[in-house]
This record gives sequence, C-alpha cells and structure tokens, in this order.
Amino acid sequence: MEILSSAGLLAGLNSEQLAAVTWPAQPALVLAGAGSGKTRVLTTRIAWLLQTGQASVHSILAVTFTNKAAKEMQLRLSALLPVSVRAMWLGTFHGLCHRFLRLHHQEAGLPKTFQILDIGDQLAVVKRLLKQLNIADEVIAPRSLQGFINAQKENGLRASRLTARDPHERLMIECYAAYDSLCQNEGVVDFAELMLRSYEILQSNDVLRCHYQNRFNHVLIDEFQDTNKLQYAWLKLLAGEHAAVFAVGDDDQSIYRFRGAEVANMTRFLHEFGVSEPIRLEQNYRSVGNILTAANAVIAHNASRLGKNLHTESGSGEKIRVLQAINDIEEAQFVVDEVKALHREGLDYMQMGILYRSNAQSRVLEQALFRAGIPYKIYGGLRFYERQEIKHALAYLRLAVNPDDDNALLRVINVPTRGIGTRTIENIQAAASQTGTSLWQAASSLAAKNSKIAAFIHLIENLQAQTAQVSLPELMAAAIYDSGLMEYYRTQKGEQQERINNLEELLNAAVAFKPQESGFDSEPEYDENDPLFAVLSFLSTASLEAGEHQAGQGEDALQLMTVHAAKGLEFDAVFLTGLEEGLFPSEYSMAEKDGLEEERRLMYVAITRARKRLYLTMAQQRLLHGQTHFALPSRFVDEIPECVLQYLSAHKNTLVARQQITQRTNPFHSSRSKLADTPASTDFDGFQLGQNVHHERFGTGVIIEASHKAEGARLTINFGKQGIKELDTVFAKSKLTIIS
DNA sequence: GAAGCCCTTGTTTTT
DNA sequence: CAAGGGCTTC
Repeated sequence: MEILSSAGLLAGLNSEQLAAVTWPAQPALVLAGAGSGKTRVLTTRIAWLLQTGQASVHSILAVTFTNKAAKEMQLRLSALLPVSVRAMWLGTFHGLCHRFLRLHHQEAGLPKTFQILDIGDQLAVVKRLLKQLNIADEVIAPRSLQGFINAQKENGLRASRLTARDPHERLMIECYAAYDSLCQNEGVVDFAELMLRSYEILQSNDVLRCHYQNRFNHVLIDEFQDTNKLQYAWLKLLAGEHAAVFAVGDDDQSIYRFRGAEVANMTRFLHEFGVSEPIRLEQNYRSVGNILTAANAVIAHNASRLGKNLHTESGSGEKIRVLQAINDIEEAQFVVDEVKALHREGLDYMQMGILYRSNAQSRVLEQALFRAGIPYKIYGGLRFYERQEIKHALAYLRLAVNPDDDNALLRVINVPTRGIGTRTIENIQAAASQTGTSLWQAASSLAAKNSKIAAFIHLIENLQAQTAQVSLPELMAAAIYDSGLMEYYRTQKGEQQERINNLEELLNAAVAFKPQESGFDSEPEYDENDPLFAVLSFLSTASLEAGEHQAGQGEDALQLMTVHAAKGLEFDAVFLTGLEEGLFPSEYSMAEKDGLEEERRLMYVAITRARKRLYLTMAQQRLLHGQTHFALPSRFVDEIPECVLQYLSAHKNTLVARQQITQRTNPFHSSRSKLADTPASTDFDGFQLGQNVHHERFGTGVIIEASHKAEGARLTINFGKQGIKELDTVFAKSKLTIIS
C-alpha cells in the first residue's frame, strides 16, 4: 500500500533524482548542480520518508540557510502530503538554534526573555564596549572587533580557548571575553551565539544531547557547501551515531567563504560519514545548452572541485551576447535598449535580471532605467526590520520584556526627545558601572532625583505591565503611540511620511502575526498560554527574518541585484554587467589564496541564473570611487568557448570579429588614472585612454595613461602578466594593434 | 539638540 | 562620487 501511494510521489523524477530521494537510511551527499531540481529532491525525500513510515514528523530535522528556502520547503512539502509541517524541525540553522535555546533557556543560562542582536545591534554593543574599556577606534576598529568575534564563534572558539600571538591580538581576545560577558549580563545573544550556545549545551548536557540524538533519525541539510565549522559540528553532534544525514549542496556554488563557509566541509563529510561517492544531479532543467556550455567551461578552470558537468535535453539555444562598451554609461544604455526590445517582444520585466558584482554598480544602471521609464526593483537596501523607526519601536517592546537590554534602552531613552541628553546618559552609565548593574537599574535609582528619567521609567513600566495583559497588537500600538514615537515622526520636518507608513505597517504585521508558526506550539516544554509568548516570538522573528530585502512589490519590474543575491533565482534573460578585470574578478579577491576560485564560482552562479538568453557586458572605462578606472574584459569571458559567444559592437548591434585574446592567466589589476591627470585632448597619436591594445611582444593590455610628446605620444599600458609598460608611439606604433 | 562641515572610506552579506 | 561618522557651531 505504502509503495503504491509513494509511486505518485516519485513520478517524474529522473533516475539520479530517484536514487537520491529513495536513498536508504544512510549518510548521503548529493551534489546538486544549478537547476537540477535540488529542492524537489529534498522535499520529495522528506515526503517519501514520511509516507513509507521510515520517519515521523518528529524524527526529521531539516535545515536550510535562508528563511525563504525554509518556507519554500514547507510549502512544497504540505503540497505533497497532508502533514503538520509545524511540528517538524524544519528551519534555518539560526531559527532552529533559537527554538532550541528558547525551549532550554535555563540549561543555556539565558533569561527566558533573551533577545537577539542583529548585525547593527551587535555593532552598537561593540562600540559601547570599546568606549567603556577606553579603547580608541584607531587601536581597535569596532567593525574589526565585530568581525573577529563572529569569526571566532563561527569556528566554535570562545575567548578562553584562544591564545594571542601579539599584543594587539591579546587585546582583541580580551575584548571578545568582555563582549560575551556584557551580552550575558544584558540577556542578549548575537546570531553566531545562537549557534555556538546551542552547540555547547548539546555537548555538555548529556540528557539533552541524548534526547535529540534519539529523536532525530533523519537529518537533511540544504546548501551544504555554505556551512561553517560550527554548523558542521552542530549537525554532526545532533545526528549522533545513528541518524541518516542527507546533505545536499554544490561545491561549485560556494560563494560565502568570506562569511566563514567552508567548501571543504563537503569532502570532510564524505570522509567522516563514510560516504564513498556522492550522488550527482547533473541534468539541468533551467538553461539552454549554450549557457550550460559556458558555465561548465568557466568552472572547469577551478582545480579544487568534486567534479560535475551539467547537461540538458533542451537545445543549444541562442548564443551568449557579449558587448564591450566605451564606458559604464554606455553599458547601461545598451542594457536599457535591450531590455526595452525584449519587453516589446513580450518578455515581462520581472523575467529579466541585471546582475553585478558590487552594489556600487547599480547606480549608473538605475539612472538609465529611470530615464527610460522602465520599472525596476533593486534588492539589497535596508530591510524592513532594519529601519530606524522600526528598530526604535521594537526597542520599546524589548525593554518591556527585558529592561536590562542596554542597547534597547540607549536607543530610545531620548527618542522622541524627552530631555535626557548626553550628560544625563553619562550619569546613568557612570552609576551603572559603579554598581555593576544595567542601565535600567541605574536609571531607576536616579529617577527620584530626575523627573525626566522618572517619566521614561514610568513609560517603560507601563509597557511592562501591559505585556501580561494585552494582546501583541495592543502592546505594539502602545509602544508606538504611548512612547510618543509616532507623534515624533509626525511633527518632524522633512520626509517622515515613509517612516509613519512603516510604523503603521509594523502594527499591521503585529496584527497579522501568528506566533504558532514559530513552531513552539508542538513543544511540550513551551507554554503557549504565557502572554509573553507572542511578544517574544514576534521580536525574534523580526531579528531572524528582518523582512523583505526589496522595495515595492507586485508590479512587473526588472530585477537588479548582486550576483550573491541572485543565487537560487532564475530569469529568462540575464544581463551580467561589469565583467572587467579588477571588478569581476574583484581586485580584492586576487590578493588572497583561493580568492580567484571563489570569484569563478560566483561567475558560475551568475551564468547559471539565465534560462534562455544571457548577455555579458563590460566597459572600457568606469567611474569608481570618483576615479576613472580602465580595465580589460574579465578573464572569465575568455574562459568561455568562442563558439557559444556572439560579439556585439559598442554602438550598433552588429557582429564584429574580435581578435583572439591570449595569455591571460595572471591577475590583471585594474589601473587607475586620476581625472585631473586626463588631458583635454583624447587622441594620442591615434590612441585613446582605456583602449584595449595588442602588442606583438607584451600581449594584450589596456592604456591607462597617455601624454603628448613633441613627436607622437607616450602611453602607459597595463599588460597584466607582462606588467605595466611605458611606450613611445614613435617606436611602438607598428607593434601595437587596437582591439577595441 | 539640530544643522552644517570636514573627514574617511569604499566587495560580496543567507542569519 | 556619495554616504556615514565625528566634530563644531549656533
């Protein structure tokens, strides 16, 4: 019977997918190429495990990196089976660790009402700490300390386990220790702490560890290539000896090394879990052949890979269009013209994506789109819950549940202005450090002498009293209105309407919020009748999900984003812009070991976003940081076989023959030339700044500087591998050919 | 406590 | 270039 019913579930899977889905209860590593039906395999496997009785909703742990992916899985799973998805431990690493810590806050040594610090909150704590310790920004930059702390935690290391190799490092470690105790005192945890603390509890608490190890017999992980050391260790600990770990990932799409992701976890997994060979999903259901050829060719240049080659049953499709524009403005104009043409042909804007390596590149594109009146959506701005007005409002809520949260207190003690200035705050801080208490307690003790402080204390106490009595939306309303926050934005001059709208939106979110969806209701340990329940869930969700990453929804709009942000998405047409040496691959990356391979994976991700049509564009000249940069086309373009490319000229979409550019294996650094240095005349004995030229001895280069001479001109040319050369046109002209 | 000025700084960013 | 932070000034 079960086999019969599972047949429907398995229908339509290809043989590799089928093998993965029905893999026995043993560890498996699935190498899932881009567009190979990875999510389908994961969800179908869960459904299959449930339907065949191999697992129950309680015995499955399914982990993703993003909330989006978790929701997607949830959605697809409930479409496959009538299961109570909520009862299942399906969520993000951080979401699940949060759930774990809420359930076991006592074992974890955390207050019941502990709050989560997002990156901004964390930076504020770090700054406060450095000030308190009297360490100047020049000695330790707040951001560097923040990065240090997070990196250590992601490696599973507490300050006590670190040894300093120099005085500066010693200071950093001391700060790390001080930071942790500060957070502990205030009852707050940062993102990395959610993971580390969970891991430590599981490690040290035998009862809990055994409970969870016995509970989960199937552990499934998505995007395994992005796991860091700690996440790997956490998974291994939870899985214990007997759980079947099903890891799905693609080493070629590992693009978060800078955040601690370790691709090596994939090979480590193979060894440590005794998996002899990964299951490869190589059939691609997304892109046409030419695009896959390009992707395969580019990624083949990477040395350290598990190895995989995408293929498709759809035809080769159109060739990939390549355009080198004179400058970034023309590049943008080209994109706009093509977008318009595609739209006229019936392609929706939302089916087109413009990708770039860094956010700074969006500006020029945006301007061109704006002038052309094309609707567009940019991913990457401030998220909803990161906006200051939202954070202010939530800070009131946080104080209501946990007044020792100094961060929250400092954020709103004088917003709206209530006459508690720098002076008064310093007094409170002094009192707090003297008695070793929180700012809230210090402020309370000063309230008798200061009516302004007393008013603030009274406001918060009022909110506190309400948490036990009123519903979440009512409490939210109190936080927004009773605090005077709404009135503050109403009376402020300038464009505050947006902020007012956002506060109203926040209220709507509180009304619509369903705390049950956080999954706690299925946990016997958690009392959902506790009035705090909804508030804590809401605040945690705000920190962990932070809301949509884009502005304006609904309408048909062109999608603009970084390549990183595009991971997991797909478009009919993709414009991959700014393909220049120094930009993509970025100059930065070339300095570090294996940096170039990571950039190449990024390129691979970018190419595989396109279904039918792909444009690769670059500019000879680009304004960056207020300086004109000249650069050669990205080496990645040269790694694509000529046969799938179609070169377009800068001005008209006519095919032009392009000279074969050879010998481009070493880093080319994009070179800069100050605008001020640029002479009025643009012609230097037949050459121009930014031109790509070929020299019979030095190979291909870009003209980065030029000056007139009595006879001819002197050119400074970056030949990349061959170095930067100064040539006189009088002698060199015959040896130089202009490429573009 | 707000406005204005100068200075620095500048990849990517799932949680 | 242009945004954000720190500082001064009113």
